Amino acid sequence: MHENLLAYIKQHATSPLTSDEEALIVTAFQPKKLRKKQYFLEEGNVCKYVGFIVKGAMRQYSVDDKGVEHIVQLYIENYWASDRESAVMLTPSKYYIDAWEATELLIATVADMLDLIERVPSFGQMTRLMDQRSFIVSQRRLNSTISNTAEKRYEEFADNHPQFIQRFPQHLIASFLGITKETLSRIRKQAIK
Amino acid sequence: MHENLLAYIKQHATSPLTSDEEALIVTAFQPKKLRKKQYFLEEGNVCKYVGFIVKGAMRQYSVDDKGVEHIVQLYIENYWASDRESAVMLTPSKYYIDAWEATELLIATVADMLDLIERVPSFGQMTRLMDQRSFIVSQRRLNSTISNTAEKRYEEFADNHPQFIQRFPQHLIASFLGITKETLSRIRKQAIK
DNA sequence: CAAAAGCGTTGATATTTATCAACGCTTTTT
DNA sequence: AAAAAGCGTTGATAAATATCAACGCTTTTG
Repeated sequence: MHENLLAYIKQHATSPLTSDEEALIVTAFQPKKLRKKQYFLEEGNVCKYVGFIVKGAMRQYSVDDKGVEHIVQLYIENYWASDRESAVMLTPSKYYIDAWEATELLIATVADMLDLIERVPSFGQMTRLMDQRSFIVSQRRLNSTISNTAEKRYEEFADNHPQFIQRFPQHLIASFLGITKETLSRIRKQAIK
Repeated sequence: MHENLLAYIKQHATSPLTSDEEALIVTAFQPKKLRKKQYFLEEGNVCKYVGFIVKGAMRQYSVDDKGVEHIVQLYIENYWASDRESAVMLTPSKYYIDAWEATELLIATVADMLDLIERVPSFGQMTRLMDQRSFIVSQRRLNSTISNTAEKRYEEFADNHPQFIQRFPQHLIASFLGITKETLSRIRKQAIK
C-alpha cells in the first residue's frame, strides 16, 4: 500500500530514505478508501488531513450562491489532495473535496506532516518541491486564464494534461477552465475542423 | 539597509536569528537600485535572482502575440520579486519584471538562497511559509477568476488589497484582473451608484 | 428490466466583455 | 514653455460567452 508513496518521496528527494525514516512515514500515513462521491472535505470544515492518492480520481470545488460548482483542482494518482489554505491557516474551508472515482488514499494529519518535515529531511525536501510546483502550476494557469481566450485555454490544457481529458467528463473540464459546458462543447466542435 | 529583510525573516520564523546567521544573510543579499521602468528580468532569460523589495513597486507580466501586456503579479515593499518557475526549473522566463516606481531591492542569487535555506533554519522556515502563502494567494485568485464576474473580482480585489489600488494605475489593475481598462472604468462607474 | 440520472450537444437569445476611436486632463520630457 | 506621453473616460459596435430549453444517448440505480 505505501510503496507508491515511498517511491514518490524518493523521486522528489536527493538522498535515499533510511528504514527508520520509512517506518516513520508508514506509521503517519493511514490507508483510507472513498467511494464515488464521498467527501474528503466539506465546506466550512477545517482541513485536517492531507491525502496522497494511490488509486482513483478526485476533485476540489467551490459552490457559489447559485449552487454552481467551480472546479479549482482535479487530482489523480500521485497527487496530493487537501485544501492548503485551510490546513495552513486553520480556517474553515471554502471548498469541497470529493472522490470522482472510487479512490484509495494514504492520509496523514497536518500535524503529522509537520512532524515528518522536521524529522525526515527527504520528506521536507519533497514537500518543499511540492509547494513550489503547486505554485508554478497555479501561476501558469492564472496567466493562461487572464491572457487567453477560452479556446486557447482549452488547447493548452488538453496539450499539457491529456490524462485529465481522458479521465474527467467534459463538464468538469469546462468548469475547471472557467467556462460553461455548452461553450466547451462548441469550442471542441470548432476545433475538429 | 538590511533591517527590513531581517525583520521580515524574524517575523516569519519561530526562533530568533543568531548574529552569525544574520551575517550570512547580510552577505548573501546585495543592495540594488532600479530606476522606473528598469528591468529586473526580461523574457527569455533564466531568472537568476530573487529580490526583496525594501522600497518601491514592481510588476511581473507576460506579453502576448499582439503585444498586449498581462500583469501576473504586482509587488510592493516586503514582497519577493522573481519568476519562481524559471528560477526553480532553470528555464527561460515567459515574463518580464520591471520597476513601476524607483525601487530599492536586496537581491540574492538562487544558489545563495538554497545555501541559506540549508544553513539558516529560520530562513528555511520563512521560505517555506512564503511558498505556501504564494500558493494560497494564487489559488484564491484563480478561484475568484473562474467563479466570479469582472465586477465581483474587482470588488474582492479592492477589499483585500487597498494598497495596490492606491499604488498602481487603473489600467494595470485591470490587466491584473484579466479585463480591459475600459471595462474596469465602466465597472467603477456603475459601482459608485 | 424499467426508471432515473448523467452527459454531451444544439438552437435561440441575452449578457458580458472586447475593440476601436476619440477626447480632455495631468504629468513627464525636451 | 511646448510637445509628448500617460491616464481615465465615453460612445458605438463587435465578439465572446452565458443562459435557458430541449433532445438523444449511455450509464447507473432501484
